[in-house]
Amino acid sequence: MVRAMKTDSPALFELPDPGPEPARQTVRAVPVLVPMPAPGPYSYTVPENVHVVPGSIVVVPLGPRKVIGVVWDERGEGGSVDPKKLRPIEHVFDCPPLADDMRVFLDWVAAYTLTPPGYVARMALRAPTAFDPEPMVEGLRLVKSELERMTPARARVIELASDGFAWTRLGLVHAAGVSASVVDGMIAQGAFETVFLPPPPVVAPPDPDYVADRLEGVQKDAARVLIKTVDKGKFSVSLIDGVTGSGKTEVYFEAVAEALKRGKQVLILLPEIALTASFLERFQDRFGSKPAEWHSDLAPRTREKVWRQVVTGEVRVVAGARSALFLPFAELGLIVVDEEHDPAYKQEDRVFYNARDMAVVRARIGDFPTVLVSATPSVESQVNAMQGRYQAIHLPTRFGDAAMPDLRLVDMRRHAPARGGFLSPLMLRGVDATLKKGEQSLLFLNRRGYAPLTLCRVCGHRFQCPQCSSWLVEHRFRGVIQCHQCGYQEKTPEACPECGTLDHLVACGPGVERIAEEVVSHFPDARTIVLSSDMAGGVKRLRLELEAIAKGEADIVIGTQLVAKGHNFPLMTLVGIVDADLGLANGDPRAAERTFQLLHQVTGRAGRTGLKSHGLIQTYQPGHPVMQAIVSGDAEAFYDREISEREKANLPPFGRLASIIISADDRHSAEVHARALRNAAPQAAGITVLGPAEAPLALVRGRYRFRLLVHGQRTSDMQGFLKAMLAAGPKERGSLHVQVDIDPQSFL
DNA sequence: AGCACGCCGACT
DNA sequence: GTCGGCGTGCTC
Repeated sequence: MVRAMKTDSPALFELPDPGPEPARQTVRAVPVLVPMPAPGPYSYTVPENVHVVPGSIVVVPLGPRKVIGVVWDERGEGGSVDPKKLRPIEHVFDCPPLADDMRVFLDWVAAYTLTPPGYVARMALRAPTAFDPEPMVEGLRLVKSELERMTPARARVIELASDGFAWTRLGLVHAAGVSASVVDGMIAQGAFETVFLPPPPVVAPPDPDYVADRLEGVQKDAARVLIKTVDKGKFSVSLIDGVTGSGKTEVYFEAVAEALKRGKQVLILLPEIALTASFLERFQDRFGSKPAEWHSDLAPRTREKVWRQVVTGEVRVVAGARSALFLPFAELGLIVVDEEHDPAYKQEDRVFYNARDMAVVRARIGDFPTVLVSATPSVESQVNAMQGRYQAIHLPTRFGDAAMPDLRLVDMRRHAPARGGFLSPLMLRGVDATLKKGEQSLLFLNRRGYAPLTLCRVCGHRFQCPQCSSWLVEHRFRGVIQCHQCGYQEKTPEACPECGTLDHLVACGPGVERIAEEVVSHFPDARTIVLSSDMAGGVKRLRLELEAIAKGEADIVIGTQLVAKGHNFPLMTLVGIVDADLGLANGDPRAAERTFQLLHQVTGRAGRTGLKSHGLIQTYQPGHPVMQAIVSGDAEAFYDREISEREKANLPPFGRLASIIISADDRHSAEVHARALRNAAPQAAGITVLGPAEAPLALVRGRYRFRLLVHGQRTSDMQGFLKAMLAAGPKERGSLHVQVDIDPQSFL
């Protein structure tokens, strides 16, 4: 045996002499992740002449059916499966394998969220027939311009097609403005040869230099910092924190341009609702073409094309909702998370994750930069910026002539509304003045329907959901009472189901519909509209209404949460918050933060043009830090205070917050689990269960849910604890879900 | 997650 | 006498 005398790698000394290559008798078996809740991949044999590598997308038999799986990485111990059980891989798709980074990422997410890896992998494969190449498109190339019967229509076609390029049949028909039969006739006479063209791209490639250098001042400085960061091409997280209207989007577009110039693909994550036509247009204004879109209601064909072209690298920029994070990019080099504080980034079924956090993880694994963007960053991100883990980029002022609205608190104890009403005289006066100026008012109340609770004045019966424990919300426009947790609904009864008394049902508290009623009674001649997600006519109607409002076709808009996002109403000069306290008392450790973010966003809807604008905020707690921060505009003070409070109470991001979600058909079974887990928790050191007062057992879409607040220094400890606790809990398959909801940057 | 197997109630 | 409910268990 010859020993190496000199080597860079000490490990070489330890390698035994391999000897002559042994004849490969054993059939090769590889691990394959399959879409089921197994703790790891299954093994399959690889038939002769079949080539697979880790990441290959395959079809394998699983029990009686065929499923799509991904060849995974060879594991250390090697599963001890009976070799007789092994079945062969059935088919390998003609598709680039999932990149190493992607596999590491999927494994990481599975471990972090305590989800079976097969489920996580399935999220990356959500494009059923995209795994084989798109079929070639049939094209026509002109080979003979002399035809026996020449007509003006034929001449036009020939003129176009004699450019030497191949045309699609329909393309030629449209461009020449002739009927299809003209082209068909020419085909029959042998004017064209058929050629096969690569399928057209879903979007034209973006041009990073399409428009350059429109930025000025602070924006330009911020863009310069970002460009430098992207140019380094290394992992980093930047947090752009800029008020509404400060040009954040234009600034991060420069980072996108830089990544494109470096030959990288870019992912822009947006909360689903912010993926609007206006965003796509802004992108097009900067890059000359639209980004590819990715969200839940893409047409299946488009979805497949986008998936395929992302994996082949043909699509360079994707703007997508949270699920876009699991697209298998070929060469991803930048992720932007816009509205990074938005709770819509949390997925709370099947795989529980926060796309903002997972974006940071994906960037870490792929070693490329991430940019988080928000006017009101999450406390987690703010802390990371303060501690220097994130690069902070601050855009303090509005761009151009847009001024911040003049905000004022309305102390409801002193300016009480009329009996039976919810709008203070000050608010009504504000609306009146705005009406007289011919400008628009927005009244915001984050509660759908007419009234959140209905009761019988005679016997005190309260309408409760028969499926869960929450109150039924009256929707007077639709004539139903509905559960906002599970969707249960019935016709609004006229008589009390308990005592049978007619006409003695009384609505308690306001919803947007009730506010509309009050507004109409005060301003019968104003054009009033209610906007809420349950609006008749769906998303299409909603979009039309939003456009109409922007054009000034309404005087008073009464809306829920959805008016807070994205849309610009140039004539909106009064924003009234009907109940600023709503949501402060619900026991969510993030209640104050959420309220601050929401109020900031809603009041930011006003005054985006040069018009002088106002905000009136109705509250019973004018001294509350959130109210103070909103009126003073001093966000920094709010964050400072919130951060120190959180630190004291060991709340996120200082404590480690986890939700355990328990689902069972019957309430009793769920309660048994809940109790068992709650009792088990305090036995381990450093674990606190938030009591019912702070985080009550709640029913969310038929699932019992409660939260554990886990105090610990290292996430891995917490992970281990949760795993052990789940294993020790009462066995009931598939009924427990764990959402680990912590700041991943703290342990990268 | 699917899907089959298996064991008890109301039907052509 | 069968069709069909969903409880239990397995899938390399």
